[in-house]
Amino acid sequence: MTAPMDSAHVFVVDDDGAIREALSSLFRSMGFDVRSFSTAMEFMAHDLPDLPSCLVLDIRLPLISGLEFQSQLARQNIHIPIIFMTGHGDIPMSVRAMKAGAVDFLTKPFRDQDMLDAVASAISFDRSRRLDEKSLLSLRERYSTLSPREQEVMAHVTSGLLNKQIAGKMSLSEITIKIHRGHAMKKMQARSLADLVTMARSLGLGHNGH
Amino acid sequence: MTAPMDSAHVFVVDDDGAIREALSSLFRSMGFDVRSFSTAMEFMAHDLPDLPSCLVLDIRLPLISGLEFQSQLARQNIHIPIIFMTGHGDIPMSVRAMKAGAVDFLTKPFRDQDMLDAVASAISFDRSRRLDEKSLLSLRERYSTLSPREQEVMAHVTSGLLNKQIAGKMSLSEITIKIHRGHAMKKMQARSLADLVTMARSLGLGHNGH
DNA sequence: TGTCGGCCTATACCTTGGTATAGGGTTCCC
DNA sequence: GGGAACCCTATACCAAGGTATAGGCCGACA
Repeated sequence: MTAPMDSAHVFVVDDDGAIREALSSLFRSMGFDVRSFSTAMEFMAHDLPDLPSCLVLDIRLPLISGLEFQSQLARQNIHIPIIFMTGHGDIPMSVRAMKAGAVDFLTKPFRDQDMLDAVASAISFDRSRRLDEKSLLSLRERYSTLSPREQEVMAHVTSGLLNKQIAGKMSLSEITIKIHRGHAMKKMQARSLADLVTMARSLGLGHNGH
Repeated sequence: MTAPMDSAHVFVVDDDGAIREALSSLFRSMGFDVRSFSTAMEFMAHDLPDLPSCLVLDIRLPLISGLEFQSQLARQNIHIPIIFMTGHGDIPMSVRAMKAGAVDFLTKPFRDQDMLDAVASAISFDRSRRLDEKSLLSLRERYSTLSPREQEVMAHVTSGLLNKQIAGKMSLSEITIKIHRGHAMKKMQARSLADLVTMARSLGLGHNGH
């Protein structure tokens, strides 16, 4: 529909130079920044930008299969969304790829528009994943500045205990809890208890179930 | 690995009687409750039990394709997990099915173990989806008993505003807010503000972003 | 008509939360 | 030894939350 509003990268890995050329010019014409490689190794040697991006990958690669490469990236916690292409793939291959989180799996020859749709969807997915990850990271950053006691108090506070109950549980005086609690609020930059509770949930603290 | 601990249903839809027979006995031998049908219509005429279940579906069915049936179920908000089987499928078919949320897509002939693995995973997925849905439903149930004012106050409270700020926003007195707030807590069965905040987030109320 | 529920307000009283100020202690490190 | 960070406590004071009691207004419904 609309052109990408900010810079986004598309990485192409295919051992066929003609395909690399064709895809590069297709993507560039849509305003994407493109880098292409003939092997997975070359791609890995390249630094990934801190921008929405995706990987367009031939399933049959030199030395390593696309599927193996996909799980290798997963093991290294590299979350770039992947679009597979294949000339001679089969159904189990495509199913395995999709189960492992691939965005799409296109058979050659494919229509340019199908590829562009897949890339647009992958980029948009990556954009929101990056936003989520960034905010979670900053949350963890702040949380890590809490002293052990402050973390402990924060967990109890956000699970709904009163200061005096926390004091009982930790065998401390209530005033001490108030101090830790205040510090936790400041360090987490929470402007209300509701805020702190939401942060705790995002961090995976506390309980579940109503 | 382990047998299903509580009763779970597997629905088989295939126009080939021999396959229905074979799958039925396979699933029954694993302790599942099985119902089989030769058409999608027959399956739809059957009441779905309030139990973990899944649907094993041939992609080629009389009158309607498995893929169409899948999207028909989605449109009707029927969320039973689907495992597709096919004798003559192709990759685009499998990709479309997986994108639409299918659990697996097996090509005939398949190994019994592959089918059993898929069913086990589908049942386990459905079990946890049902738990989530049940608790969300009970939450919505309670929320719907709140008067409009109470809902409004709950939204403001769980977004972190003070009673006096809410009073200002709603042009009411602070004591009125306290009353509504207390009612909201009681009706939602929240035992703490932290609880109420968590409920509000599950209900999709309030803001986002730290 | 009466009654019920939702809605709004007020007074009064108590609990809880939050912070400033001022101590005390420890350990670790320069 | 001095400083820094963490930890614990206390007094005092004020702000905010919570509830009981009591009352008035309105619209729906039997």
